[in-house]
Amino acid sequence: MARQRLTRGFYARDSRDVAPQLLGKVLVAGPCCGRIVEVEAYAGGDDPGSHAHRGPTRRNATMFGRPGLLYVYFTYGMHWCANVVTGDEGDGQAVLLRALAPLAGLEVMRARRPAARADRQLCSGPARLCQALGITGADDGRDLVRPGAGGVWIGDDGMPPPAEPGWSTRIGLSKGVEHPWRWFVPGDPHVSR
DNA sequence: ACCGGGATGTTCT
DNA sequence: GAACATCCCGGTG
Repeated sequence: MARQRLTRGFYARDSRDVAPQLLGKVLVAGPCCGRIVEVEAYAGGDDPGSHAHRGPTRRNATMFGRPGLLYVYFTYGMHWCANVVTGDEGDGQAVLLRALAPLAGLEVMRARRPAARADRQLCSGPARLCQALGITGADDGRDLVRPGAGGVWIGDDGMPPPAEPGWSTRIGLSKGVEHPWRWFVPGDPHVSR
């Protein structure tokens, strides 16, 4: 089946609805792509674990934009992480992409991630997948629905999301830890941790 | 296998 | 000055 780009309507819902539906979809970045196997939902201002919790700032401005935008942020002094904006403009909702199963461009990924000792570690973490796919702050604010040249986008190749996705609380947070808003493909070896 | 610590810099209190 | 949606490496068992 041909790969079809997701439309804005796909993203224009609550992040906790969109997140599990993204499992099985394909993230494309130039010559590299991978199947999404792990995600986390970040809700709007009422979610204390979300960057949106304290309202718009220069850093999180993209989060409050249109659904279907790519929100990329810098953390721990060296890592980039990629999210998809969901909901309505102004909500500040997003889904963090946490792990991919690499599908194409493996040679490029290996060159970008010399620390990966096995292919299963190429994209098994939010910062790892950005490194492997070459996603940086320069990609913040990209429109995944209507990408420009050198496109980053998300497609559907017919793989359905798991009927019963695995779930847990979110990883690495100090606030909002109680919400079970992480989803993953059960048994997939590329899921982080 | 598990555990501890260092890297590194932007953002916000 | 502290926190941070992380990762990697080197120790020990």
